[in-house]
Formats: sequence, C-alpha cells, structure tokens
Amino acid sequence: MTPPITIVYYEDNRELREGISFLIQATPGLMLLGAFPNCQHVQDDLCDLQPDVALMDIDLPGLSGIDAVPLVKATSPKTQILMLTVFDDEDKIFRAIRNGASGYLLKHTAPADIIAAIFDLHRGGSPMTASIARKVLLHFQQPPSLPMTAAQPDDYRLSARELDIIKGLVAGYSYKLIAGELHISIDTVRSHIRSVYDKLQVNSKTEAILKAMREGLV
Amino acid sequence: MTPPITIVYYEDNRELREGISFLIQATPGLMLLGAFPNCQHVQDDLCDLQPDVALMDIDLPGLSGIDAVPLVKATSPKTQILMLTVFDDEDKIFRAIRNGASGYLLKHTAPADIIAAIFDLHRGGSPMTASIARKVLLHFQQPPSLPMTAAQPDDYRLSARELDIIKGLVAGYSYKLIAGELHISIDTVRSHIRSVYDKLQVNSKTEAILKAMREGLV
DNA sequence: ACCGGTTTCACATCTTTATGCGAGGCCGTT
DNA sequence: AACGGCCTCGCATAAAGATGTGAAACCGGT
Repeated sequence: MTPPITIVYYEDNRELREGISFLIQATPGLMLLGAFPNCQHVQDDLCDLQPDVALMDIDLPGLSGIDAVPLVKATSPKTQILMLTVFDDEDKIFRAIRNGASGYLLKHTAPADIIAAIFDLHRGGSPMTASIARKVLLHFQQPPSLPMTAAQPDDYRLSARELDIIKGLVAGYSYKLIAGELHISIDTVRSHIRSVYDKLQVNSKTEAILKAMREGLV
Repeated sequence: MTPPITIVYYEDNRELREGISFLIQATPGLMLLGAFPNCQHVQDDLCDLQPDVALMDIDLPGLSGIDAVPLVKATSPKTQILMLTVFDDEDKIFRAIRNGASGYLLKHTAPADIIAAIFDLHRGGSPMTASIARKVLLHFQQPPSLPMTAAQPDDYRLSARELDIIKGLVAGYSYKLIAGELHISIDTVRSHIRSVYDKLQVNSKTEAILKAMREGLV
C-alpha cells in the first residue's frame, strides 16, 4: 500500500470547506492534515505539516491565496498547489501560475473531478479547467494569421550559423562575446548579423531579438 | 434544440477510428461529418465541411497532424482543433499549440472524457490532459526561487518614468524615439536609462530588455 | 529647513552597433 | 564548369549606446 497523499486546504466558506474536507477524508489514498479558513499563518501551518498538496482558494480574507503561493513554496517546496476558485480572471490566473501554482480549477468543478485532480496533481500533472487552459494557451499561440491566405512567413530560412548568432543575441551577448563563444572574428559576427537582419527584415539588435523571441525562432 | 457540434476526425488506426466514430455518432449533440485515415487532403476535406471541431491524431502517415494544423486553420478558421495523441513530447506539444491547436489530450484518455472534451472545446475551453498542462505551465513559472530565504528582489522599485523608458526599450525604440515619444531630451533618456540599469543590475540595453521581459516588469 | 529620490538637462568620451564594400574558400545543384 | 548560398574575414565610417561628471527644480517626509 502506498502512503496516502497528504493535503492541507484553505477555504473561507465554512460549508464548502466542510464539504470538501469530508469528501477528502472519505477518499482512500488521501489524508487531510488540516483545513483553514484563512492563510494568515501559512508558514507556521506548513512548516511542520509539509503536505503533498495544498488546495487553495483565491478569495481569502486578509492574505490572498495568490500571495500565499510563494510563501507555501518557500516553506514547503515539495508541496504542489492547486488553486480552486471562482475567478477566471486572466491576471489572477497568471499571477498564480507565475508564483508556482500547479493546477487551477474553477469552483463549479464537480467534487469527483476535484478529487481526481488531486491525484493528477500528485502524479505530476496540472489539472486545469478547460476555460482556464484556453487563456493560458492563447499566450502561446502566435497572433492568428490575420488574412486567410496561405503562405505564412513562419520560416525565415535562417542558416545554422545565423541561428547560433541570434541565440547569442537573445542570450544578451555582445558581438565580441559571441565571436569568442563561436571562435570566429567579430567581423564575421557582423557579417552574419547583416544576413539575419536582412532575413528578419529588421535593422537593429533590439528588433531582431524581439522578433526572434516572438516568432519562437530561438 | 441547438444545432449539433459538427466534427471531422483524422486517425490512421482503423479500430480506434471506428470506435471513436461510433461513440461520436451515438452522442446526441454531436455530428460526425467525416473520419479520415490521413490528412493528405485536409484542405479539400474541410473547405466544404467547415466543421466546428477537428479531432486530429499526430502520428499520421504522410502529412503529420501537427503540420496539418495550420492548414486546417487556413481552410476553415472557425474550426477548433483537438489534438489526440500518444506523444507527450514537449516539442510536439508546443508546435501544435503555436500552430493553433486548442486542446491536447493523450490517447489514454477515457472515451467519455474525450466526448466531454469536445463539448468543452466547443464551449471555448481548452481541454488538456493534466500531464500536458504541466509542461505548458512550466513555461510560465519563473525559475523556482533557488534558496528558500524570503525576500525576493521581485520588485526593482522602478519609478513611473523609468517604467516609461523601459517600456520604450521593450517596444524596440531607440533613445531618440523614446525621447520624442515622451517629449524629453535624449540626454534625459540617457539619464533614466542609467538609473534603470542601476536598479536592474545590468549594463546594456539588451540585458535590460531581457530582464524586464522575464521579470514581467512590462 | 534639510535630505533623499525623481525628473529634467548638458557636455564629453569611449565602446558597441549598423552598414557599405570587398573577397576567398567550401559545397551542392544544374 | 559555372552559379548560388554559406561561412569566413577585413577595413572604414556613421550612428547609437554606455558612462563619467555635474547641476537645477520639484516634492514629500523627518
């Protein structure tokens, strides 16, 4: 028998807290270590408990669940955080994710799915409500190719060496450093840069870097 | 009664194709317009059908499902694409996403969940298997703050004006342009840049831009 | 009233980039 | 063999950026 997944739970709504708590306790393989109405004392709470999973509401009185995320990670690094909230606000989502949350469910999620998500999370997955996932994905998709005509410039046909050079730029190196890194002369670097600018249709280091990053050429 | 969600399906494995096809046809609210063993003729297929949803396998003979994604989008822009695959390879995931896929499920997903995902997708969500979602999220999380000591420099205390300047840099502007934009002299821009470099602990435009972008200061 | 930070500007100097022009060697296709 | 693309290097000039030094004006707080 594998050891149970240990859990702490932060939720200010008493009914909900007791409901989910009961559900967790009733599920074999899960063990609830604590359920708190606010996260004023996250660090105290977690430093001893060191749970596998933290279920966190966002809209908590006092310290918001989002701001608590980094504290959780700092106090108990192995703890995976599952945000459980009514907000599908972009800003909140990304702040939580950047801070280190690993899953994000809206509260309308069925209780059974919440339980499933806890297992997913512990298995190394990132359960996400589909509508949340969409917002995240949109940040990866390149701006929808406006017209529907085929032929996307997608590929700028940079040569291998040119890619080396632009990687250097994106890494923040000067020509001199790139030359040293690649064991070529600075004039050669200049020469390649020329070609790169030509192909990317830009005319400054900054533009080239930004374009390369946005188009995912790096 | 709302009109059914129309679907096309690309999958080379005959058994699987027939199984899922049957399932779709048996589900009220879904309508299968076609199921193909390869996507050689996506554009021909879709130009008339204009389905709401395209279910695509990745590992297709000939033209890969990933490469077909942009073609689908070009031919039938309103079609939402759900990748269905055995690969949880980072590179494949991101190529599919960048190309415009809106959902990504691994094939071990239960048939009932696949059906649910189709509805999610059509509702504007992005169903994703938790393990896939994790890989995506990792690209958003800032490098795990190495030590656990509190107090991360997070906030570089840039002044309002300094933020204006760095926004200009990130937009790819030269000092001269920034000066024009903000109606100040180029020497003033230089002066602010100095402070910014100081606070960000960098010493070149490129480093400043990269740091600002990564730390989300913009 | 003094201090510190912000915003503005100036002048000088040195380094880095951008760009024009030229050139030899390598390699694969036609 | 001739052609085009790629990789290498050089020299030169003009523009942009980095850095040092200094300073006046404003504003909020001790």
